[in-house]
Amino acid sequence: MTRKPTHPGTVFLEDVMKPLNLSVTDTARMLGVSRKTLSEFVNEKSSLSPDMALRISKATNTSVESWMNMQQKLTLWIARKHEPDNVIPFPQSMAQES
Amino acid sequence: MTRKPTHPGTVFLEDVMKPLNLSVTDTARMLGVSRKTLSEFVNEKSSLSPDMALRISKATNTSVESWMNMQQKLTLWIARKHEPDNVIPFPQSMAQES
DNA sequence: GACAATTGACACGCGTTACGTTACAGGTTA
DNA sequence: TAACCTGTAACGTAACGCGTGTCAATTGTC
Repeated sequence: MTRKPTHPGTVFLEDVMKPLNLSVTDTARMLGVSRKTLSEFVNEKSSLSPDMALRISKATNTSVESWMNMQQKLTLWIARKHEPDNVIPFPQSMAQES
Repeated sequence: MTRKPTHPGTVFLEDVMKPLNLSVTDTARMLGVSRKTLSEFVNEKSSLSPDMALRISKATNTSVESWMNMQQKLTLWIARKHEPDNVIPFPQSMAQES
């Protein structure tokens, strides 16, 4: 993967809040979080916490996993920037777990 | 989901370290982390960090995602225990995003 | 039985992060 | 002008991952 995955906060802002004409203030109230917390989230200043994912899921009736996956992809993309280079491969490989 | 998902550290211990007869000490060295960090991980005292996932992925030649997903399922399972109850549903639903 | 390696756990410290409250300045709109 | 929305800085709190150092208990091997 070469392109940076979209931040879940941006998706939430563009695909949920804007279409529904919801303000940050009102949305924060409905989600049960502070205005600051939501503002930082939709402005990509913080990542999607499991708690926030649960709230968004409840409010929008969408799957928590879909939101969590967005964050995971982004988290992984960022983590790969500092890939550990001091890892010694194990003698043999192993089976893949789900 | 009702049953608690298996901790990725346990999977790593059972399915990777034990079959290869690797000690915590040696494995920690090969992964490039401290013995404490690995010990806590395989004993379910800490969760799988993105960095650790990358290391395990490199060492075992498995996908990072598979390890991250294990943690995500567990994280979500735990988070659901304290489900937010003060969430007000939005007026309408929305489309599902990948 | 004795010695060396391994292990789980704990204390301490460090850096990061999500979150709440409060407050302020700038923008928009009625 | 007044009312509202917005981003953000400041401050404090609670977690969490990680490293180093240390210690007692366990395991394994001669």
